[in-house]
Amino acid sequence: MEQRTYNQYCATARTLDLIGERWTLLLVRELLTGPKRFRDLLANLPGLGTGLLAARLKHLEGQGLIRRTTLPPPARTPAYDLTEAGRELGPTVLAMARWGMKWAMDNRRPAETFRSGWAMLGLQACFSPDAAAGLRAVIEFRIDEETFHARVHDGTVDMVHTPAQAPDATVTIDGATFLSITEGHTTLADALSAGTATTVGAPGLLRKLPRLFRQPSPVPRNG
Amino acid sequence: MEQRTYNQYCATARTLDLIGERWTLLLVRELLTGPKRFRDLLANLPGLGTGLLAARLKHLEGQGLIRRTTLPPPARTPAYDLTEAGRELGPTVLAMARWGMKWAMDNRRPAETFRSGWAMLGLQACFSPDAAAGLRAVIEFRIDEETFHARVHDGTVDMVHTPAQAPDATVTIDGATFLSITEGHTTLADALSAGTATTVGAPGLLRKLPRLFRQPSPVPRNG
DNA sequence: CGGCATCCATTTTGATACTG
DNA sequence: CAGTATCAAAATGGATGCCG
Repeated sequence: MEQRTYNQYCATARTLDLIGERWTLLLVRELLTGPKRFRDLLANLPGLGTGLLAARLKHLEGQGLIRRTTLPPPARTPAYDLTEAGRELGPTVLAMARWGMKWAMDNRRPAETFRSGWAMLGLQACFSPDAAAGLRAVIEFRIDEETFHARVHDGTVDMVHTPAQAPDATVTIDGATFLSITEGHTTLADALSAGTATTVGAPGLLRKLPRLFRQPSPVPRNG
Repeated sequence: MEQRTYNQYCATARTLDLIGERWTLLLVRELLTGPKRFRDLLANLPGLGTGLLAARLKHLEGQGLIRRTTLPPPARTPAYDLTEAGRELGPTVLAMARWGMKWAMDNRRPAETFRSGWAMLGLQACFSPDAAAGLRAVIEFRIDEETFHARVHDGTVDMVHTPAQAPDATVTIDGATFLSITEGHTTLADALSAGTATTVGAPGLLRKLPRLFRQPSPVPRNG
């Protein structure tokens, strides 16, 4: 059961030895927005079985990329969280997300699942540091039952899968509309007019949103 | 024979559907410094068989990430090159390289192979745009039989596996010394004193080198 | 709920032999 | 040299069943 390795003294190959197996980087993606429980991971990774998930978690824990924790009260239930090393895989995952948004996001296929969290990470991936220079704000997003918040500070952004304590603005959208926006079939502005989305908070901040998160126009491959 | 997919409407998952299979990203790594022939790819990817290499190349070509070309005269031999979409995977590979340099490059294991090209890509990964602001220069590196050159311009760098036409500086190192520098056992300065490395060209530019490519101090995982 | 263990069908891989 | 063809070993996935 010795683990497979590329046996290359190369930073990229060494990294792939650790996170290159199937499902591993998607597991990291799930944890980038905060600790998750076993069953939530399972629910967001359709096709992954309990056995393989347990194996991957154990491997990543052994390599020091994740850590078993207990959720704070009142939950008090076991969960998995990224270590500092694991969290620093964020730039790698976001680089992939940026590439994918540009080159791989053609029309959604019917069999494909969708989770709002994935799109929130996509939002983080198209964050524009320039447009956020000097800005400090917390923006909450509510999509159906899921609540996220983005912390913008010093030209960077964090995306967390929890409610904010004191958001400067809150965006509320129903799931179907959010998917439609993600697919590019409609826009936030249209959804606001139609009443399927609502915003609360500083108007100046809300007006900046489209510039803070500037979606790239997809380029078809095979050209 | 339909290809395996995560079936997620998510930019990261879609990207992994395309480049997440074993060897694929290392193949991209090889091509990032310029077109390569079948046998050279094979030689730099020990453990990969001809069949799998052919399959990967075909898949990537079908997905529009690489392209079959013919090397310019006098070579005139078939080779593989990245398309624009493929080349834009550079940031993803370099993000992994940066992570690996910090978190995964402990002592070289005896079984591990080493290629100077991998370390040259590592050099590119720790390029500092700030230190290169306003600088425009071409630096050639000669390690044993291999010649690379870095083109620095507008705070960016390109690394190419060919000689430069008119380098502003040239660094010549023998392979063993270069490996030793990569491992951190010695430094370029020491190698210059010892005579195992030599430099030619603008002294001002050569003095800037350590700042242009600033290696991160590795942090042990499992802490 | 949060896992681990087991069995089995299917894919993927790695290594080698072979061909134009 | 640039691949194809072939086959054995390993990884994956899906289903279950078990235990604390």
